[in-house]
Amino acid sequence: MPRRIREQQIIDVAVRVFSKRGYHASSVDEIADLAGISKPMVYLYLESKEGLFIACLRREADRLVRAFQDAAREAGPPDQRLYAGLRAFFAFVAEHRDGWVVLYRQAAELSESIAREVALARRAVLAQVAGLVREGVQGQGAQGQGAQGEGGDGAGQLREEDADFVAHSLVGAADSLTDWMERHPGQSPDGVALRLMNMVWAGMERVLRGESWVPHSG
Amino acid sequence: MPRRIREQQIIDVAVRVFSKRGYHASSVDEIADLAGISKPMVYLYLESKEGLFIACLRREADRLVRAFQDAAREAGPPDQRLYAGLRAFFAFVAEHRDGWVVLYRQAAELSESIAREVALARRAVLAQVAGLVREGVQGQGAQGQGAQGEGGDGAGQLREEDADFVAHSLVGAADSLTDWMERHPGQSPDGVALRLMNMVWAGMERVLRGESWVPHSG
Amino acid sequence: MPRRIREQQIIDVAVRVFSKRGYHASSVDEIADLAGISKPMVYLYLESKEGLFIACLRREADRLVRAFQDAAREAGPPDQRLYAGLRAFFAFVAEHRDGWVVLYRQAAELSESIAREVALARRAVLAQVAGLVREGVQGQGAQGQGAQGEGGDGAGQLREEDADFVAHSLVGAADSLTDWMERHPGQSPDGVALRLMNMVWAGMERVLRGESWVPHSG
Amino acid sequence: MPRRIREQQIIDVAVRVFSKRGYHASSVDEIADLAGISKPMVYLYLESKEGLFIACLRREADRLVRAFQDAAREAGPPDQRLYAGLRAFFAFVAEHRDGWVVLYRQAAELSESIAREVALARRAVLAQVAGLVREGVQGQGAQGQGAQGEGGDGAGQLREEDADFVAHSLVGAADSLTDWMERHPGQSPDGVALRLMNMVWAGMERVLRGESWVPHSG
DNA sequence: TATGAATGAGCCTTCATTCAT
DNA sequence: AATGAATGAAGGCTCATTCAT
Repeated sequence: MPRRIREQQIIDVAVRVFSKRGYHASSVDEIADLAGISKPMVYLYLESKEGLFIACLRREADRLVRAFQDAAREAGPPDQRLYAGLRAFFAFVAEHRDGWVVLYRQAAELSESIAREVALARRAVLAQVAGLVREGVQGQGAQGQGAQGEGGDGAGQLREEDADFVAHSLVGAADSLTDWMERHPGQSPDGVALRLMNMVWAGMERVLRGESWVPHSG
Repeated sequence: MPRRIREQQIIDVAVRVFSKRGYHASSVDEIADLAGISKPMVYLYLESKEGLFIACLRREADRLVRAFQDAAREAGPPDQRLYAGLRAFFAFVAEHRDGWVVLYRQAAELSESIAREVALARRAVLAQVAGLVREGVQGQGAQGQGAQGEGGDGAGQLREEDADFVAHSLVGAADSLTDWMERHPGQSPDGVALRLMNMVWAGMERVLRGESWVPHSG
Repeated sequence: MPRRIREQQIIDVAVRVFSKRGYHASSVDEIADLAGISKPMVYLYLESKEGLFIACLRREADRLVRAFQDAAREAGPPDQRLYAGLRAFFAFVAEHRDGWVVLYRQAAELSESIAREVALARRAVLAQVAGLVREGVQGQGAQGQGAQGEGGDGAGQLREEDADFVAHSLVGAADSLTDWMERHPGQSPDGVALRLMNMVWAGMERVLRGESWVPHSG
Repeated sequence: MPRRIREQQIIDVAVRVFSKRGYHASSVDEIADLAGISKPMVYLYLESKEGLFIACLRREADRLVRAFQDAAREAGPPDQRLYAGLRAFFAFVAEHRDGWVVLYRQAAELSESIAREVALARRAVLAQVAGLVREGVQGQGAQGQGAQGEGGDGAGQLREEDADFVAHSLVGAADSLTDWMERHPGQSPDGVALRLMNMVWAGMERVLRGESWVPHSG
């Protein structure tokens, strides 16, 4: 059997196992067994357990980023594109739950060297979201203040920071909504995306228009 | 040294270690060493590694819930109270980063029996947030439908579901913003809470007024 | 080295160690060392310390039962066959002292699950002896009552009980005579068997003839 | 509470626990708990786990020997006295099962130093039985050959050896019949003694009369 | 007389990894 | 391309034993 195919088979299994058990609780033995090959093959192709995990990480991040990019290629106004991105995101998570878990629910238990890779993969995903957000914000009335409280100085650097803030919020919310979806099986990924869009977008519009909410005098 | 004090010392250390390494990668040996005692003491007081982790879990969840409740006791209109809750939340995470990580970044690697405890602890936290949200929504113009797309039928059951949706979003976003905060050390917890409030609250207001965002040509 | 051979090597050593130290005082470490392999091999082949012990148990019980059956295949009158069986028994114990100890000197210290296996193995041995005894008794004048004192009612059920009684006595005596043999190295297994036969058989003959011994003024 | 009483209380509990779990599987913790005292007390009074076990051993051997001696004090012909001894023995085992187990079912798992003590205690018991047997044999027609096969030389030394042989057989049989009794709860200790007497005594009589059983010409 | 607190040592078990074939 | 055999290292847990009070 040719190398590339075997490699993908192994990664397929590994993503499933890592997602189900977590990195440390997963054993190379089990992965090899489920892949129907012997352990030395795993080491021949993927070098080590860490190498195997990183391969999983990269493949799943790539898939997610590509899904995003495909969705973002759609023409249309910025809000529609952000919505399309969110829809793609939730669809991906719904269909590739294991991949998502590998990417976003393994924070605490990883060695420094892997943690770096995770950070990289996540940044790739976050960059996509932030890109859409920035685009949307620029597409709208661009006279908004962006940030409040401390930290508000240069406008350019501000925009960057804001987009990152929103991207973090959205991805974090999306991750958490993953659990919500599991408890509400009737909800489609599109429905969840729509709900989230409603909750967030309008607020952003208002903020950009300068009508920000302030404490103590709502 | 009296038992209760030792117990707290052990839990203090354990939260730190579990947070840094994750459950499986943490060793009781290391925890005992850092606590300055021998391993058997850990087992004498906390029963097992699982027992130790659960003790950490419970204490940190209790602390967070209490912080929330204290903040929510503040008088004021609902939006101010939600803001106060978020502020308390970010303050807690900023001060007890380890506790938060123990509570919310250990999904995949835990045994069934611990996973149950984690779910319980998280639900306690989510319930606090959902409570504030529900209150806020009721305080506002209460004639809105709340949910869009599929799933919108009975209003009472709907409100429940919506509050849960928002609570999940907020907690997920907050968790993720934790990372954002680490990369922007200048930002105070209050500033983050304010930003999040702005992003979300206005949107909710509009939705409740019935002006929901719809895709393309809804 | 092929698996089956290693397995037998391990069991060989384990029987020796378990016999010398007893189950709990034996360490898998020592067994692995003496077998000239590493500990993980023991676990790979025998699953656990319990599994290892049970394997020892089964092999030694099989050997003993087979020795018995081979001896009993000899033609001849029942008393000669019982004698042959006893001879085989003492020969086995003399040659496989360790095996016998593993089978019959581990009562108190075993976990419930192992105790079950021990009971099974012992019952297999006892059944052999009881079979020979029953046969011998039937071969003789079969009109005797068998049992005295309370408990003597149905003849069929009685015979069963009696054979069991004698089998227990013989196996117990034989076990104990094992120690006697160690203190009298000049004695051959055949000699011990002959002595035991003399002590017991004649008595059984008389009892079956109805001339039972009675206390004081029976 | 005075020392002697406490000591006996501890030994009471220890005999029970050692009998149930075996030496190694018993923990000083459990014994102290069941005795209602703290662990250091056990060490203060009994020195060590080994010391505790040896104390158990000695007390139970003493009790058994005393029971035997009391029974043997009865007047009467030698066979009656042997019967009385056996009765006493089975009565003891039936009433002090734990003590018996501690004495006779702990062979394999003990350290050399304890094994010596066990051998001593057992020899005391065996000596009692052998004494009764020797006495009985001398009381009867004293012209018998005693031993067959190899090993038959000087008569005095022979008698000694024979009595020891019979004593071993009887104690071994008795130990094993302990199990038989557990499976036949209707049987009284006296009944078991009677059965055993019948099986053995008549044979001994015949042997002493010179009518020994020989192989191949029954 | 009595104990709460504490530990060094050891055992069962598992796992990532490699070598010879 | 593929694997059966093998292991060093480490982790969870328990236990007999002691000290300070």
